Amino acid sequence: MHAFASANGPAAPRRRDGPERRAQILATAAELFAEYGFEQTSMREIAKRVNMLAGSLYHHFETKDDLLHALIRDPQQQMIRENERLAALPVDAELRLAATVIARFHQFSANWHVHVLLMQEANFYRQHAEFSYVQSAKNQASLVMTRILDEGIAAGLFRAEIDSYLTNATISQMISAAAGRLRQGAFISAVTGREYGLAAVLDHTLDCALRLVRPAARIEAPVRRAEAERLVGDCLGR
Amino acid sequence: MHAFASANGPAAPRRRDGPERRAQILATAAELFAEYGFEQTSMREIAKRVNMLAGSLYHHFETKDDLLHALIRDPQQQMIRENERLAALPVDAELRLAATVIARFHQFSANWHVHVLLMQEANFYRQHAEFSYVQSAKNQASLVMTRILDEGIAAGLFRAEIDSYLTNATISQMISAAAGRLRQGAFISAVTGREYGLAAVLDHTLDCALRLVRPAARIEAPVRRAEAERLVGDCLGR
DNA sequence: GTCTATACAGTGATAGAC
DNA sequence: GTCTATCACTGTATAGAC
Repeated sequence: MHAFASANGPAAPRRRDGPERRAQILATAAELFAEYGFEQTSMREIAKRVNMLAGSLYHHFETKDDLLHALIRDPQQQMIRENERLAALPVDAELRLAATVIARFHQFSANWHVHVLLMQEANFYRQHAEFSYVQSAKNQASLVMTRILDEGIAAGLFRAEIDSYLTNATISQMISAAAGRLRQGAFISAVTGREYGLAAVLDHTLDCALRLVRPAARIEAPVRRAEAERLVGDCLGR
Repeated sequence: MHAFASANGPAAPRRRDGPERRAQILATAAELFAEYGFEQTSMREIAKRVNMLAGSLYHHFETKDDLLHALIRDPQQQMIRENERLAALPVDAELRLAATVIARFHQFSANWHVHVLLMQEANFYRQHAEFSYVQSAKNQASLVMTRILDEGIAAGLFRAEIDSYLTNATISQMISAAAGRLRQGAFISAVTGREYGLAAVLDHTLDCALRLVRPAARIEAPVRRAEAERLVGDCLGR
């Protein structure tokens, strides 16, 4: 009944050690935070899901806020860097805009919970100075996209009348909202019951974004999605 | 020093009575809920702002949830009814779509805090069965707008290729987001510092909405905002 | 690295005096 | 209609045994 491990070599660990435990806690926390909100999720609940007691979490993270920082800080920074790399590509503004939209969806589907957390806890970040970097990063992302829009206008690719700031706000919102609706990787109409996958939603979002910026003459031009996809893949190395 | 009120007639009330007190509590609660979130706002905090103690609130409202119900239930119902009235007007679908967008902004600016509450506490409503009517009402609103879109497509006013459900989701989100950014009745760009008033944001949103649905041939047609405004004014009696 | 036990502040809600 | 006082509970976080 009781099989013993061989005497040499490390014994099977009764309590999981090191970084993998930390990662497990982070993943669980991300899930709960995204589902119930940061402040509505208790340390006790997180602990229960990873089979430990609340007090033990404090061996891995100093405070609850720390846990949140650890979840969002790096992914958001990486997102900004990727956006900047795409914005600097030597292709026309429309292709860079398309690549940005696509990249955002990739980032989202690769790290679903964290990105939900970034958008839906905006109130919390605004009220806690230690999280002000979240808003700074969002402003930075706005700046990058605003510049793409302005360059597109200057090049005659986008309508001259658009207000790049309002348009950026609208498009960014559109992306976040569309991605946010993809809760379990799909999005089910509450009215018709029909289901929309990531590809369909991305397609629709991309189409909408271009429709907002294109001049009448180019409104029905092809979307060049495949080219933009390839650009994203090459530039971000995937 | 001590002036007495005349013996007849009601004495000056030392503690404010009746419905006005209730209204004051509701207004204060709406403000705090919108600013800090429903669950992050304590009954003690609400009480402090209206100069009473937490226990006394329970003379006016049975529970904290009750307070929230009292805030959102009627305004949301009214919003739906207004949307339905507008959708039934005997004018073309595009004008009805424009009127819907405009009405939504009116509703929002007339009752700022409540509408913020309706959009930003979606997680909470989803998790508490007693608030399921919030989602039902949103679905109802979706249905109304989806029908406008479908009728516009059938009439050849809108593009035949649009998916009315996804497009409705996008436009609704656009309206909510735009209105939500108008926190203090205006919206200040974090990048350029430039300020946008309600009129400018409404203008932009309306333009975007029409741009998403119009076929290429009518993409630059005039927006008929004045006509839509008048329609809203007449239909909703303002 | 995890557990036990606990400190301490804050929560929604109630009972009864005034 | 409001206040005082309090209950039962949950929250984050800590100290020290194992």
